[in-house]
Amino acid sequence: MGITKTETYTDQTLALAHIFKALGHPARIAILEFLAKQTSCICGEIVAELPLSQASISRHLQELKEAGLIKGTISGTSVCYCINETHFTFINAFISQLQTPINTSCCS
Amino acid sequence: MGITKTETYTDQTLALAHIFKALGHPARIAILEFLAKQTSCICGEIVAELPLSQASISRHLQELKEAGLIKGTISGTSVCYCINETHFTFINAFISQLQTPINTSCCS
DNA sequence: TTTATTTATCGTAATATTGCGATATAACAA
DNA sequence: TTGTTATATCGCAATATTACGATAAATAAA
Repeated sequence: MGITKTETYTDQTLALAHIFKALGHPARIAILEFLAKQTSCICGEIVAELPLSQASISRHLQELKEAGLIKGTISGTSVCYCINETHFTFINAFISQLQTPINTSCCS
Repeated sequence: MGITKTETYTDQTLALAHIFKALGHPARIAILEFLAKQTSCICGEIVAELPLSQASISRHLQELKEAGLIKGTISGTSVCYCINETHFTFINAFISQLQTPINTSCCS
């Protein structure tokens, strides 16, 4: 007891949740998997690959972009989307923190 | 072109999205951060720490548990929740895959 | 037994997400 | 200019999530 109720979440907590939320949809995971394969980065190719309409893919791309997970470069009439690695060290640090239990007295 | 539209998402894609979705809420990140600190693993302490009702925390705990991110052990009238590291190697493998671009011809 | 404590579940209202057709925008081609 | 291609956005319907009070269930204490 005696634990003070946190007024609200910390900026780091909110930032992590925001990134993970963007990763929390199969279409968006599939887009990142496709981009990681480096076969193509063109928006239209992603639309051709995934079982969703062009409008829906565009929305998912905007969400990934807004979360900072991809970046888009206009190339003529096309747009090239590529993975933005900026946030991954942040995610890795969080996961490492969860993976290093100090105390193993419970849930043996 | 010529890329065949994937009938549906792969099991791995769905599994990753499921895990990330469970991580995509600040309350659930805060729960994991609290558990990582190892100060306590008791459900009631988590309720005292976070700015949500007991019912809401319980729902978030069930969601984390269902995604395999935590495990609960009944201890008298209390329940001890601890981080389950099982899935983290899976997540790390995915992130590593995204962090190793083969081709850097676009989005310079 | 009764009572208190702890956690889970139900029911419901408010909000957010998702998907898609239609349309807008922007760049290139003719 | 007009037409074509590629992508983004709007508007809406369907669905999912979130939060919370009330209540149930389960254990411990008296």
